[in-house]
Parts: sequence; structure tokens; C-alpha cells
Amino acid sequence: MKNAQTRRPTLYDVATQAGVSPSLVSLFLKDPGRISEKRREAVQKAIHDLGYRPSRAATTLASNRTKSIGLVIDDYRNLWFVDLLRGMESVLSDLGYHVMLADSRPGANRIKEATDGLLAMHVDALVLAAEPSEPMLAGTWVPTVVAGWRKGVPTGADLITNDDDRGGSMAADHLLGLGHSRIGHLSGSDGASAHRRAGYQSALEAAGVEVVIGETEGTSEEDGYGAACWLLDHHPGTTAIFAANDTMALGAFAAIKARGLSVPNDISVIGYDNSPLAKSRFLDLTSIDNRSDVVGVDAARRLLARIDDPALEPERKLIEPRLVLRGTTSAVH
Amino acid sequence: MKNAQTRRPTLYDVATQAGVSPSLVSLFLKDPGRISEKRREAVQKAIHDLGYRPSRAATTLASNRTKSIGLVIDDYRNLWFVDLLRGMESVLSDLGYHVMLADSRPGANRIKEATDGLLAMHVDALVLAAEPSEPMLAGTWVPTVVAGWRKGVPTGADLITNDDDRGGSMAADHLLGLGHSRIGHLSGSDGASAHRRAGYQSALEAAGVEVVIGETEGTSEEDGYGAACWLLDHHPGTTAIFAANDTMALGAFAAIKARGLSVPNDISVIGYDNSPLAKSRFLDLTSIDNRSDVVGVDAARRLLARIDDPALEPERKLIEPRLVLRGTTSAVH
DNA sequence: ACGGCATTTTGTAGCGCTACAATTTTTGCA
DNA sequence: TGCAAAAATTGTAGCGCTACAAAATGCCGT
Repeated sequence: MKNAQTRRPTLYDVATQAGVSPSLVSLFLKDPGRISEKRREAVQKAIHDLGYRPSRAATTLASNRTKSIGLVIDDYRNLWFVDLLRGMESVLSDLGYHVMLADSRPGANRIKEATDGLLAMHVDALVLAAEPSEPMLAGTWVPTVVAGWRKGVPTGADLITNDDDRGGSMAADHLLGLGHSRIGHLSGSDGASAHRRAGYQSALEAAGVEVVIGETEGTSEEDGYGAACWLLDHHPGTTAIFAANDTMALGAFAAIKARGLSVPNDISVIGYDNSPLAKSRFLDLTSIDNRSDVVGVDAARRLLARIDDPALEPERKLIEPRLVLRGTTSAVH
Repeated sequence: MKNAQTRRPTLYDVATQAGVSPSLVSLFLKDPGRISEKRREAVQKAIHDLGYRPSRAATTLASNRTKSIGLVIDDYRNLWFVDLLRGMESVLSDLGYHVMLADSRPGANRIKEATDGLLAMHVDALVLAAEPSEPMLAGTWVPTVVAGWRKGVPTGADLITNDDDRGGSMAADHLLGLGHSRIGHLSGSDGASAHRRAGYQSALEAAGVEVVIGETEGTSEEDGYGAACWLLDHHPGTTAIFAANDTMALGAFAAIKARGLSVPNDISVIGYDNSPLAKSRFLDLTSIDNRSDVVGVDAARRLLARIDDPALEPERKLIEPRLVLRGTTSAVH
């Protein structure tokens, strides 16, 4: 059993043990390089011997900075945030910043709640990667970057997001380039889907090809399945399907399989998001990579700049997606 | 632009605005029911008007409790933690506890780092849902529950985890029950896999059936693919495959498809984890649900009990998994 | 060896909140 | 109506840390 009784050691304990003043220990914590070697070693040792850990709460309170960035996501199951996070951390961790994650999964306007929680923790800045249902951030304001959606960006916040219009036309152009001329689209219901649809639409119109869109309620595999069934039954000549995301593409697979057709021989399928699903050897799904890692890097840089100078003009930036070629699309037969 | 200049309002500002003492506001924050209605409304209004948010840092420092539980996971991409988390939150959120997540993804012994970060935040308790590479928690000690692995449980910590042995034999028994007698196993390399393998092995031995195990380096789809290729090529009579997890089952699908065989007509496949993959309409994979949500519920309860009484005897508890029947297993032909 | 300067170290005063005992107000009942 | 008990409210003293100015020390040339 550990010595659960003994009080957690404080900075003062370290100072006493090392025979220096508390200020010196504080200085050590902030920048070990700025104190003499003799003291540095003494403090180092005292910290180690005592098993001392600085209290984040006290540091925050005293310095009014937390060296941490809050990231609000909608649902842990939407894995795109992992790339975003990795991108952010690649910039931030070297500078000593931490990223605190809050998901807004459970219900209606939990996004506000998640944001509030992060603000209560005094995060120095905020990345909003979830679609808000109502205006938020009333009251306190911290540097904010919106990532991944475009509506309802708070005043003064930056926007860095994926260029879904571009991605939509990229997907469509890829299929057109393979010779397809009967290309259906399975469209989701969220903001990103609308842009992807617009991109698809403009590319097809530019090529003088008929636009066929299967609308759905949501963005799930079931939605994709339903839309694909509609598409295949009402437009039997379809040779290619562009799904608004990889999950919906999976639904399309199911619909195609149920009709005894095969991918890509009978029908080419392209998804969106380049999710782990798409990368799977079994599924091997051609997809659009929306470069969320780049969004993360840019968001982090922007935040750092805005922490330095809060008066910066709000910026709007789109990140170019990229096509990832795999086995589910092929030239039309 | 929001009033970025104005200082964040404090509890004192609220007190002044509401014409009461700071203590009263503090009391209100802790339990609004304990103050008179008149004051309650005044404080309520002041908080609203000022856009006041309590400073978590100050609360923590003053009360030495954070009402938060730390959860250390290995990688956000391993979605099993989502169920764990949901289970924990179902118990904790009503009691006003928050769960703070830290992943240990980036590198070697980042688990210690993740844990340290959580401890620096003064979490009241810790759930360790990642396999540690070395002993940790040296120094400070908080109530700890280990979830999901069984080795290296810190002294004094509770263990609540999935009964992977049971799940392994459950999977094997299911296949045996369908009449299969040539059942191969794709075994992963982590701790859970070892137990699943042991369960498989004992079930097959009890039935007097040959044990055939494809060993792998890791637990990825590629590993599953490789092991399945070996299995199919060296044991051509195989009619059923039990994969140590759903991802590896996907690899098995790829290997089966590459050999012109079909699931479940030629070969039945059962996975493990009941991941979103398995639930997919397209894949429709029979799997073992390890009930991580129940693990979460139990872990949370245990932690609460241990926060009340740190001297509790360490507990060891296994959660019974359950078979989820889907379309990839059928009676042997 | 000694001023003058740069570097290192220290004391003091909070940061925003809660605990707890002390005080004031309200309530119940003889 | 008066008084004890209960309920509501308040004052005071930190929690562990950092900022900042002040003090101590080290280092240089002459």
C-alpha cells in the first residue's frame, strides 16, 4: 500500500528540502536553464525524492494561463478528430501546450456544455470541431478557431476547414475521368455533405452529365444503404456512386451486393473522409482525404498567433483535400 | 467583437452585484437548495447578467477536490473506450463528476505521461484502460481501477475487466454448436488475445477438436490477413475461423475472398469486440460483445466507493461477455 | 582589492475559491 | 410575547503557485 496518508508535497516542501526559496523552485519549473547548476541539481533531486508534482490548479490560478487548448468535438466515434488532434499536437506539444478534449455526444445542445467545461478550466484557446445548434461563447471570450464546419462561426473567430466543395468535384472528376457518365451521389444531411454535393453537382454540370442525388436523413451506413437502394432501383443504368462519406459508401456496398452486382466491375464506388474503413485491405475504398491533420496544424498555428495578439483580423482558410486512389473505382466497362 | 478586454468576473463580482456575501455565492454554487429563495434568485440573476463562470482552478485549489475522474486510454482509435466512457458517465454525471480523458498514443511510455498529466490536474480517481509498460503511479496515489487488462495492476488498485477467457470459449462453443469441427483461430499479440486464445483452446480440447492457431505480430487487419492466409493454405479443410478481434476478422475476409471462397457458405467467421465494424450492415459480423459499458459502470461505482473509503480491500472482477449473432456464422455444410 | 554591472536569488502579495466557525435572522412553541 | 433552537448568512484564513520588485551574489577590469 502506498503512503496514501501523507500530504501531497508542495513547492514549499521542495524548497525546504533543497535549501532554497520557493521562488527559485518556481523559476526552475518555468525554465530550468535560468538558474545556477548547483541549485538546479539540488531542486531536481528534491523534486525526485519527494515525488513532487506541481499543482496545475495553483499554477493556473496564480499565472492565469494554463498552456492548454480546448478541443470540442461532436462524438468520439467520428474518428476524423484524431487527425485533427494529431495535427494540433504536432505544433503544440513542443511549445508545452496541452490539448484538452471534450465531446458533446450525449444530447441536444451539449456542445455549449462541453465548451463551458473547457472554459471553466481556463483553456487559453478553443478549437470548435462540432456543429453548434445555437450561438455560444456568450460572456467570456478566448481565441477561437472553428474547424470542420462553416455555419455559425462566432464573431471574431477564425475558420479553418476542409474544402468540401473542392473534394466533391474532385470525386466527381475522378469518376468522369474514368469514363463514367451515369454517376449517382448519396448525399448526407450535414453541413459538409451540402458542400460535397455542390461540388459534385458543379462538376457534373460542367461535363454535361445528369445529376442524380439520393437524399437521406442522416449520414449513417443505413442512410447510405437506403439512398443506394433508391438509386439502383430508379436509375438502373448507374455505373458509379459517390457517397458523401465512407460509412455511407459501406451502405452502398450492401445495396450493390444485395442486387447481385459487384464493385468495381459493375459499379465504381468512391467515399469521402479516407477513414480507417477506406484504408482496410478488405474494403479498399477509393476516397477523398480531407487532410484534417493539416487543418489541425493550421488551427494550432492560428491560435498561437491569436494568443499573442487577440486583435488579429479573423481569417478564413480552406484546406485542399486530396484523392486517395484504391480498388473500388475503375474505368467504365 | 466581444468585450475581450473586461476581466473575467469572479465570485466577488457576483456577490457584490447580488448584494450578498461571497460565502453565500459559494454556497449557492455548491447546493442552490440550501439558501433562501430570495437570495437564490438574486444570485442566479447576477451570475447570468455577469456571464459568470466559476474558476475550476480556484475551486480545486481551495477544496482540494475536483469532482473529476481521469481515464487513461491507449489510443483514441481503439473505440472500445467509448463504451467504457459511456458506462462511467452514466454513473458519474448525475453525481456531478466529470471524466477527463488522456490518451497515451504518441509513443513509448506515454502512459506514464498521460497519467501524470491527469494527476497534475488533481483528478479524484483514475481509470487505467491501457497496458502499462512499466510500474507507475510512484509517489502520489489516488483511487485507481484498472480496466481491460490484467497484468501489472498497481498495488492497492482494483481490477475490473472483460472475461476474455470466457469470451474465447463462447466463440468456440458457438462454432462447435453449429457443427464445425475444423475451427482455426487468428490470435493477436496483446494480453486480451492470450486469454481469448486460452478460452478457445480449452473449449476445443473439451470437445476433442483439433486446435489450430495462426499467430501474429500484432492485432491489425494485416495481421489477421496474414494469419488467415497461413491458416487457409496449411489447413485447407477449415470451415470456421475465430478471429481475436473484429479488425483481424476483416483481414480474414480479405484472405477468404482472395481464395474465391465465401462467408458464411464456405467458411464461418466470428470476431471479437462487437465493434462498429461488426455492426455494419455490409459486414454483418458475428462477434463477442465484451460489455465494456458494464465495465465502465462497475469501475465508476468502485471508484466512488474507494473515494469514500480509500482503505477498501482491492477487488478483482470479471465481466461476462456475450455473443452477438449475425450473418457470418452458419451451420457447417 | 574594489567599484560597477550583470546574474542569481528572495520576499511579498495576491490569483478565485471554499471551509469552518461565528454571527445574524427566522421559526416554533410555551 | 419571549426565548431557545434551527436556519440562513457572513468573516477570516488559507489552498499552492507565480509575478515582480528588491536584495544578494558573482564577475570584470584596473
